[in-house]
Amino acid sequence: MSPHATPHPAPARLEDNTAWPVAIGTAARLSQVSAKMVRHYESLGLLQSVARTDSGYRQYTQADVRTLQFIKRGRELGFSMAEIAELVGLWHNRSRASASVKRIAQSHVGALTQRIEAMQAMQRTLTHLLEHCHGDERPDCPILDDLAGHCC
Amino acid sequence: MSPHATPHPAPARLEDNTAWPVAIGTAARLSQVSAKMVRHYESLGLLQSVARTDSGYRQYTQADVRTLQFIKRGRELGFSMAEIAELVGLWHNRSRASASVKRIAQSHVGALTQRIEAMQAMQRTLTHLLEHCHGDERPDCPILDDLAGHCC
DNA sequence: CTTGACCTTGCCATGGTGGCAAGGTTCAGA
DNA sequence: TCTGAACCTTGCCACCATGGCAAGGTCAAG
Repeated sequence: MSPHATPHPAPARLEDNTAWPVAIGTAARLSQVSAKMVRHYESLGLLQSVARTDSGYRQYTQADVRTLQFIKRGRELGFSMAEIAELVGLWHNRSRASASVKRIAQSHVGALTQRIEAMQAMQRTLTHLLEHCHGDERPDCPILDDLAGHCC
Repeated sequence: MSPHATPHPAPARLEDNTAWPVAIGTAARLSQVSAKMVRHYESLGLLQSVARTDSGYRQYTQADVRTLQFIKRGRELGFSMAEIAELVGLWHNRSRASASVKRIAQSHVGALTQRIEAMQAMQRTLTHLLEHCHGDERPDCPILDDLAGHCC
């Protein structure tokens, strides 16, 4: 749009010369989580007691940003928000048992396996149908035939 | 719950002695699509011009039920509603080109492949971490370490 | 006529994310 | 000191496919 290249000094590498605490935009950049989601995670109770300035701006500590990075990594590994909430709780609990973490992760791996297998089954069926579809301008098509007549 | 075994005569095998047209509950049973979803698909335009009785009850023809079965099969193969809308259109279009159908299916297979690969990557990482987590009452845990420290 | 199974519409919820709007704050530069 | 840009706030709507609930109308069998 306008000819200003970088409105902000840089993507702000972590805990460099950052002046803590920071506002939500900086926390978002540091954690690679959108400001919207940062607020959302707070509303879910994943960040306790976010401080505010007199004018109501949220203030994030280095610990808050690390929690956001933890959440982001959890999302990247496919954990649900409920699972991440549990994991954050365990992470902050010094007397946790690693067995609790392992149980959550194992259950997630099981769920992933099920979803992967379901999608692979779809893929096998579709691939098979695709092999038999000539894919030209003629109207006859085994894919439509399957969709139309599979069960009756 | 209550001691009545089958409130309805039976799962009503298809186009047996069915008296057409049928009400939504029967159409739902015949197509294995919930009545709620039958109405929803109509609102999306997938069933054109569903007839009504004087009292406002929807009336489904055999063709409608076949369309519902088509939709259900499409969902089972993982197509989105938008894709199914396209496929239904092609199905009802006698001058279609099978190439159009093939293109949709190929694109869907590609999307499935991507999602499967993403989930397999998660699974690989988690499986690797799980192998190194002793999973007992001690608090140290490589899974939490990964979540906490992966990026900094 | 009553009862129960059925139908209608409409609203709310899920989960995780994005977008927009209307308004307040902060800071730098003119 | 004023102004404008960039930032922050809250709140609402949207997605997608589905389920649930509520309040009310309809129909058929007893």
